[in-house]
Amino acid sequence: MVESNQSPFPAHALTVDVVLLTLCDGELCVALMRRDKAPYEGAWALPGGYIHVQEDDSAKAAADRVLQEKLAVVSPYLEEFGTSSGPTRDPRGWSLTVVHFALVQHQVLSHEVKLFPVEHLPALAFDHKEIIGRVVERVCNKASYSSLPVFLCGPEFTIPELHAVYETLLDEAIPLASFRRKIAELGVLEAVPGKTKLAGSFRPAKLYRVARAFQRRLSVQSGRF
Amino acid sequence: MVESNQSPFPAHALTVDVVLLTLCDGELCVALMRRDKAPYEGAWALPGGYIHVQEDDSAKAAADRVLQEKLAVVSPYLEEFGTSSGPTRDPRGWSLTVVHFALVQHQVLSHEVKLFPVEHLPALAFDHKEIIGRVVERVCNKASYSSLPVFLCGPEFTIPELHAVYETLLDEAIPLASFRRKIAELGVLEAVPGKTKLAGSFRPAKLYRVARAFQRRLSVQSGRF
DNA sequence: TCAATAGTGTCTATAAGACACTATGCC
DNA sequence: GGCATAGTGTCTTATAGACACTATTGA
Repeated sequence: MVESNQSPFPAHALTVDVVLLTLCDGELCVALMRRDKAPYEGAWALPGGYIHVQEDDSAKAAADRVLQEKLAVVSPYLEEFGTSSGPTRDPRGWSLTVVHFALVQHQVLSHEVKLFPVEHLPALAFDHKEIIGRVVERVCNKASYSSLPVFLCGPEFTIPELHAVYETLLDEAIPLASFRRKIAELGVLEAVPGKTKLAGSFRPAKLYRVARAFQRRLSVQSGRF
Repeated sequence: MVESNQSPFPAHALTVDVVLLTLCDGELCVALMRRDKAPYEGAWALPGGYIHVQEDDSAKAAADRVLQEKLAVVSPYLEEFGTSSGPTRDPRGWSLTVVHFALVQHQVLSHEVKLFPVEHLPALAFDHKEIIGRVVERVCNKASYSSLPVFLCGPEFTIPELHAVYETLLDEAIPLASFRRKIAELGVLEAVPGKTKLAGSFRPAKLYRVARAFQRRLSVQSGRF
């Protein structure tokens, strides 16, 4: 941050975008909205907007505000992904967007929002298709060494449910017995005493939740368990 | 990126900062420069500067320009770390900086630059101390599952040298025999035919380099091997 | 009792750590 | 040949996959 001889407030746009991911019917989906203004009026786009320097205490706070205002979602997990910037990604001129991603349980969203499987995206505004691709790659990758996927489940979930989430993200079969062992030895999850979930005419599965000691670490840290 | 009713060019600063890391005498060090202007005139700070929308094709390009102009370094590895933003980190008002990190072999730098061990930093301008702490944590963490540390060595290096780099970053003893096995089975490194490095009056070590097939993947991808 | 999935225990295969052993340079 | 470090081979231990077995529910 050593200054140059540059004007301190050059002509550029500074925005945030949010890639909200959730699982519907075993598919990873992203929340998109139709743009109501030019450029790309009517096209599908990531929810986002300008950073409001009067009210946003950080880029992440701006992303949180966008989540609440546009998607009516309070996400248990919101992480900065990185930026996308340059002179051509927005036809109006040089722009930089700070991309965030949120992981939520499948839920009813604002009626202006639609979920699309990440494998079948419509035409998108700006460079949003590329951004989504990069975010999905990162999230799937993180699944292989972190407990991030628990945020795609609700606050309580069964081991077979969580197992299915991991298999979807990693796109490979994971031995269920090994998965249970791993979960048990990591100690991040704890059984909810006495609670089970019945899914058919067969033995119900125990419900689990993130152990108290790990709750803060998981949502604050971006690290591994 | 759906617009709000906000002015498109509000009063904020948009900068890049570069955390250049290298190893000197077995210690991880960061390159710092003295600020020549207010605020924090005379204080140590990360090399950085405003993004020049006329010439910088992206935030990363701006970081690369800063590396070349201020540090006279062409780094083999430059990665975006993330952003730091808010109304208070710069006394002049709301600012956002896109932080990058570069990993280089120990080398002679511009005489305005000084290397400080990351464990013994001087007082720093802005929130640079916190930024360095977060970057160092990420880089050390990445060492545990990626080949990133090879960039702290030169283009050719011995296995014992690389081993020492990993031990420094991870701050723990790594069995050398296991380390060799791992290197061998990953296949990322190849011996430079016939070349060895003599370090004393004892058997010289073979020199290795990143195998051609991995060179692009390592410098482009931020992933694991 | 059967169907269907939840959950456990055990055997096997693979990979990592421990460590002894050999190799090779200079003196 | 001795010293110091480079590099290899082998034994042991920890961990993951395979898979059989038991558990529990509704019908």
